[in-house]
Amino acid sequence: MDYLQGLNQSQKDAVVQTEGPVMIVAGAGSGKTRVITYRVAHLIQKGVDPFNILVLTFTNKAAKEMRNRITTVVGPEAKNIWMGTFHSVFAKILRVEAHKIGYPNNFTIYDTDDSKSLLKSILKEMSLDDKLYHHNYVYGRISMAKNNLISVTEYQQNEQIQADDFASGRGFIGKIYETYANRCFKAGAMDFDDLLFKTNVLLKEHPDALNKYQQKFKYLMVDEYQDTNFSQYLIVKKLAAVRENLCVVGDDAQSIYAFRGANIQNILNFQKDYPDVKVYKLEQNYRSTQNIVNVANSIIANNKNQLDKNVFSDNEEGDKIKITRSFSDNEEGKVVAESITQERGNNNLNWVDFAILYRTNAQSRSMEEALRKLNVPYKIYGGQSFYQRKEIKDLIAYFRLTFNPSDEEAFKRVINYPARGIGKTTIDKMILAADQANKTLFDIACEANQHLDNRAATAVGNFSIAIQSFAVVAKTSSAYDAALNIAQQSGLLKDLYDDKSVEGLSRYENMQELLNGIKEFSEREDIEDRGLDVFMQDVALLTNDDNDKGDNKDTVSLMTIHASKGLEFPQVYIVGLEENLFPSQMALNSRADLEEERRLFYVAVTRAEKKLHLSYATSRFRFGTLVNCEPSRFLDEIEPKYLEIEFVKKQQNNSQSFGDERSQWQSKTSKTEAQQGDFFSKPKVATSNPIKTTSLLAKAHVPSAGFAPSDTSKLQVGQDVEHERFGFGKVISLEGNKPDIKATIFFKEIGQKQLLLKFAKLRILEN
DNA sequence: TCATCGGACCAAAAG
DNA sequence: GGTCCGATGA
Repeated sequence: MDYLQGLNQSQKDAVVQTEGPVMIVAGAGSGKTRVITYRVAHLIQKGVDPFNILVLTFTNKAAKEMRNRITTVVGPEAKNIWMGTFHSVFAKILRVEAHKIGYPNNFTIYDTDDSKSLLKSILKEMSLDDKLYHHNYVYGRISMAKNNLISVTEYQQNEQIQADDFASGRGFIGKIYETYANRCFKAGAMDFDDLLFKTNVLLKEHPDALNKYQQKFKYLMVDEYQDTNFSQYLIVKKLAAVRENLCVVGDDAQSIYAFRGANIQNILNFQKDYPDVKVYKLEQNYRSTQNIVNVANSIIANNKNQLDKNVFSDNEEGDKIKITRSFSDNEEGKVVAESITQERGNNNLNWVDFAILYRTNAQSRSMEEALRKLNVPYKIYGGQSFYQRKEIKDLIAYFRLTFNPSDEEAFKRVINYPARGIGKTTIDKMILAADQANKTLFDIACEANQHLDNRAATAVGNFSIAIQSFAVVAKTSSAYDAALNIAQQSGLLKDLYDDKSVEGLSRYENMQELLNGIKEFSEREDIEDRGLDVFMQDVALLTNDDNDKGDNKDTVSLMTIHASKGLEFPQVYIVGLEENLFPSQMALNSRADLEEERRLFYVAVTRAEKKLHLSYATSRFRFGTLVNCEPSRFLDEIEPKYLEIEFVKKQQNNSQSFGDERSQWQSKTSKTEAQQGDFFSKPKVATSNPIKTTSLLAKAHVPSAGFAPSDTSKLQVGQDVEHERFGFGKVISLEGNKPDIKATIFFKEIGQKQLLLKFAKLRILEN
């Protein structure tokens, strides 16, 4: 029991309280992972069979890390613990039980792309307006329904839902949901939400199955409980119903997945669900300096709906927080890269001690470019996974079709790739025929000459024969041989090989890498089933770090804040702290959304151990055009005493902002009325207006409040004007004839410019 | 049927 | 700056 030594009292209490419902409210950096690790270890040392322990996490990364840490405490027994993401654990269970709810056990898992592509075809078939019924919107609607366990029938019969859909002019969503669900079922496919939804169906309709898993999982632990949605909540509740040996760990302040259906009430209400729950609060932060913890607290204090807790740090006070301003996203990248280089040298750190966190994946590019220029090694986490690359998905689609010929999305993906003369018309015909005969596309392909004319029928027939032959070969070959056979016979490998472009080469290498991975898999001796079908069936659930060879390179980490949850770094740079980016533009409509953004900021801040750097730019490229940016309101919320230099959310005095190419500290000036506006007031139009200019200097001007272009037909030489972007200036000369009058204006900030009056938006200043 | 090109629309987060 | 979709010509 010596592992209990290093724990504080509440950590220790939480570890040894193994029976009954337990809630651990774990503040950021309070040793949560240690507690879970030791709690599992403790269970095992008490004699609980690892097979009877279920630990659910949200990310593959967290599961992997937890298992490693438990292994170091309890040894190889750890691999028998049921531990993984909700999705992977219940996919595993459904692989055993799916037949009970009418699915084949080798069902396909549709990833988001598959789901959206299916929705697109359905919308097209139903001839619905794809603007009004945008696939993303429809997908979100269906996903939300499933996460709240609303079946197709319930969806169609629920008056509130129907009223909402009709009110938004989208009365057909119930019908789309129905068609979508039928098509998935027919294809033997489950989407991500189905993995949880169908698990609920299984546990509800099959008491034998429920009983089996209740007996099996004698002890349950759920990490990041604040991120569970209703569907996950109910699975957990049911599985734990007999013994109630349920331990949930979470931090309401770090709930950042409401957008995915997470319901923060699940953790807030846990005490109501289990009145005899034992609650442990972990409030001491061991990770960060006092300054960082205090900043985090001052941020989260702006939120209303919270569990009461007091996170504190006994560590050193630490450096104050730096806020850096740059002129553009590229400049921001440069400043951050240079700062990292400098900090590393000054403090004798490694690259791996630094992380750059951002709100959106798109921000990684400017950071990457800057780091590359300075030869700083870096690694991007998240983003597009290896398994989401087109060439990889193509080959896997062939695998999918080989083992599950009903898989509609896989079929459509590869029926004419590589090109074999099967066009859109033919495919549309087949979809129609399949629909009428209630058959799968593959069925139709097998009887092609009944539905298609000669040329198309031959091509389609050959395709179906090829797929069937893949299945025959796969039955008697190793995973690798089967995969290689498919890659070669489908023509995929040759198609990529023939493409000699740089991208083509890399695609070919990726495919080789996948084949190598399959080779390794087929030679593993620790698993019994090493067929290709096993290899590919849960690939949709894998993310980048599953493909990681675990090389512990010394690199700077780049990732979204969401991906950073649970991680820590000595020095953290949070970049892009601008209105409409962070908080995101989409989060400005409701208090709930804004509070989630704030929690996200809280998560970001609490990743830092020693030093925290915040950064924003006054302009950045978005959608290929330059946009002016205002500093984030979150910066305003930090108590000034924790900052190196007080931050004042006031546009800089223009004349002093151009002197230095480098970023500089904000000078202290008083707020104007316009900037002190209502908390929820819309951002000024000018900040979100794309500016189509490449002039780096032109972007700093913020138009006066209420800027409106004047009628310039009577413009005179010598008049003072204001331009939306170029700022204030004086008309030097006018030339040309109406309507092509050209004005030469001398702008204070950027010098002389020629403008065509019919285009220029000028405000004439009254003298 | 296929390849190319240009325009529209777009990028919030992840299993 | 990137992707997807439809139009166009071969």
